[in-house]
Parts: sequence; C-alpha cells; structure tokens
Amino acid sequence: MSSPRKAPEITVRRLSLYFRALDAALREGRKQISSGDLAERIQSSSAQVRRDLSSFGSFGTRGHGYEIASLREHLRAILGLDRTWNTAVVGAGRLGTALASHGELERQGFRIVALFDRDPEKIGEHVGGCSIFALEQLEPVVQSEAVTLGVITTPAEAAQESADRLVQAGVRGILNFAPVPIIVPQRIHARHVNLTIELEGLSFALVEEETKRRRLPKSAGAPPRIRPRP
Amino acid sequence: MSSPRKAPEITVRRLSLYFRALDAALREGRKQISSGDLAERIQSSSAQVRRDLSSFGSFGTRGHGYEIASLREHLRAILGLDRTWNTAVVGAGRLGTALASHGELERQGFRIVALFDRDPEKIGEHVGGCSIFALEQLEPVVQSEAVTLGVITTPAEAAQESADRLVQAGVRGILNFAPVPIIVPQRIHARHVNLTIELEGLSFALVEEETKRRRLPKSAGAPPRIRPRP
DNA sequence: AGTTGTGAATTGCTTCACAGCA
DNA sequence: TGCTGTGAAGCAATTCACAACT
Repeated sequence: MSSPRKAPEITVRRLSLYFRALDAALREGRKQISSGDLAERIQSSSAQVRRDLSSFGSFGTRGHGYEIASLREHLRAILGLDRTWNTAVVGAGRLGTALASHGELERQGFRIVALFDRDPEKIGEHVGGCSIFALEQLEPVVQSEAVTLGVITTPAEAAQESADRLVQAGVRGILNFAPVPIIVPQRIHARHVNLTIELEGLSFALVEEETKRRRLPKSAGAPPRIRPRP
Repeated sequence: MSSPRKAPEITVRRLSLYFRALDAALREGRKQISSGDLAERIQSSSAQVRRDLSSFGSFGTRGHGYEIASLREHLRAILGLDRTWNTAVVGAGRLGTALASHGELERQGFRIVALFDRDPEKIGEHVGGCSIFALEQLEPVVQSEAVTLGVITTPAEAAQESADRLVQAGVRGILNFAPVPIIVPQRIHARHVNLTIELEGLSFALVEEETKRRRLPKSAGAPPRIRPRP
C-alpha cells in the first residue's frame, strides 16, 4: 500500500473503466477477479491494473485477486460517485437535451437539475424531468439547487459567456462541449470534449494506414490470394 | 525534418488543436505565427509545438515562425481533412441526431450520409439533411454511399451488433459513444467516447481537492481575511 | 500454487538548450 | 537578431520480474 499521493489524469480515466468492468463482472455473477481478468476487459495489462489500483490502496489479496463488490465500492468512493453532483447544462440544443435525458449520467450520481437557454421559445419546456430556464436565471438556480458542476453545450460564440456565468454562480467544475477552449480561473476544474477531434483521430489513422500500405507494397488488407493451380 | 515515423495518439490530438488555433489566428488576420504564440493558444509550450510539428515535416522558417495558411494546409492533409469521409450513424436517438445536425462535422469533411435505427416509427424521417433507415438497410446503404466511418450512438445492448454490422458492411473506422467497449477486428480503427467518464474525471478532481484542502488546513479558497485592527 | 504489490528496468513523452539558418 | 529544428537531459508512465503472502 502507498499513501494517496498525486493523481495522473490517465490513471483516473482507467479507474472509470475498471469501475464499469467490475459492474459487468458482477452482473455475470462473479465474486472475485484477478488483475489479469480485469486487464483483459479493458484491454490493458495485469501489471498496469495492479499499479493503478495499488497507487490508491491495497485492495486485493495475494493468491486470490480482488473481491469485486468491495473493489467496486472503493473505486466508487475514489471517483466521487458515492455522492450526488448537482449539474447544470447550458445550451438546450440537441446535445444538451441528449445529456439531460441520458439515464446513465443520473445513475452515476450526476443529477442534471436544470437546463439553460437563450431562446425564449424553449424556456419552460421540460426535458428528461428538468426544466429549461432563461440564461438570466442561471445564478439564482445554481445557488438554490446547490449546483457544483456545469456542462456547456452552446455554440462556440456563447461558450465563454456561459463559462463566466457558471463560475460566477459558483460551480467548481465545467465540462465543455463547445468547439472552442474556455478560460476559467485556476481554481475551477475544466475539461474539454470535442467530437470533431475524436473523428479526426480516426481519419488520421486511416490516412496513415493507407500511406503505410503504399510504402510496403505487400498485402493490402485482404490476404494474398493463393492462385489456384491450373 | 525527420521522416514521418510513428504517430503517438496524443500528438495527433494536439495537431487537431493546432489546426483550430490556426483557423482562429487566420480569422484575426494574422499571416505568420511563432511556436510560442501557437503554444499559448492551446495552453502548451513552444518546445512541444516545435517537436510535434517537426515530427511531420519542417514547416517553419527560422527567425520568422510558421506561415499560417501553409501550415494549416499541411495539418489539414496530415489529419486527412482534405477529403470527404462519408459517415454513417447507428442510433437515431438524441445524440445521433445531434451529431447529424452538427454543422461542425460536415465542415471538417465528415459527411453524415445516413442514420440507422431499429425503431420503425423513425424510419423515413429526415434529420439535418439525411434520412433515417432501417437497420437492415445498413449494408446496402454503406456500400452504395461508400461509407468509410461509422458512429455508434445506440444503447449499450445494441452497440456490439451495430459494430459488427458496420464492420461487415465495410467501414474502416468506428467512433463508439455507447457506454460499453466494442470488439472489432484488428484492421478496424475504433475509438471510444464516454460522456460519463469525462464527468467522473471532474468529480475525482473535486474530491481530491477537498481531501487536499482538509489535509493542509490553511486557506479554503477565499484568501485569509486580514483582521481589521481595532 | 496462485496472485498481489512494488522496486528496478524500460519505454515514451516533454523540456532544455543551443546550433543553424533566415 | 529571432525563431526553428533537434540532440541530449529530464521526467513520467509502463512493463518486468520477483519477494511476500494466502
């Protein structure tokens, strides 16, 4: 066991994956799991799994592996999923409403308590059990509902203003889906998800593959056909 | 300059950011840009920028920096954005339709040519200029429309089947938004975006911050008030 | 016998620092 | 002079490999 020092971003990302893999294993009726099995489920290595977990504590038993339910609870607590995070979404477009009606978030403790939009047409509508408010209501609602997380799904132009309002109102973390970076004070935790970038990763990989294939002129995907003897 | 060896994922991700930053600089009327300036725009370091770019070629001029328009074109080509990627979306729920009507994707060359859904009610509807087809139409449509990329926005249960169908039909890359990993053959490039994981990164950070604050009992956010002299 | 937790070795990524060139 | 491109150094993450424990 080691003391809970540091927290490399990428490790935390894997913790989330372990957490889901444990859920799956539990649903299969398993009780114990080895680092090797867990690794396989998230396409990693057993050494990686052990290293990741041991940096937060000593959760396994030598010779037996990890007790699934207990490890799952540990991860839940480490990830902060053992409490409810009241969350506000700014931008009630398709993406914003998709998130609001996305049961998975709710299930993990991210409770969407309000949507905000500039469009007066939308105000008062209900999506997935929560109301759409005018932007001007952001500060009072965030405060009365004790909102700690904000999600921005506005167009690029409105992203920074949305961030400013969220910060002003008192949220501590922001997830930004707008295709521009937002500037927030040091103390605020911000993350950025850009759907285009994910697709660009794929297009890069495909182009790279073509280039590679062109360089070494063997086997173009399909295995070399064996010419039938005459 | 070095030969275009390897391609670390994380570098490619930054190339996408540079690409967008160059767009912004261009809109501001700039013609040249230094590694330092570019770095600032994506919150990185000048050394990082130079290293990243130089691993794909020698695009700058010593003493002057990079010519924005030209560097942008290079990145566009490297990222494969100089062509059109016909893309199919499986799952015409809120997220799927959000993507289909998301102009940004189209603008970067990812043309959504079809949506597929299991629900007979939805079939024949139009979203953002493309039709919703029955799942059974996937293979013929993918082939007739020369689709190379697939996006999965179905519920978890349908994700693997969707992946199988896409692969079977001939796509080469898959972006998966379902909250379960999908298994695809080696030759297929797959990526995974999980909205919950992004939020979990934030909740982890907030919990960690609280823990840290509790350990060193000074300054809880607000600076220590200086007591007014009596 | 089987599997963890972890030092040590390794691999990969980032930053330093400066020669080389416009 | 100013800024790139890049070896070399430094740092971080991963993997190896094995002692420790059930």
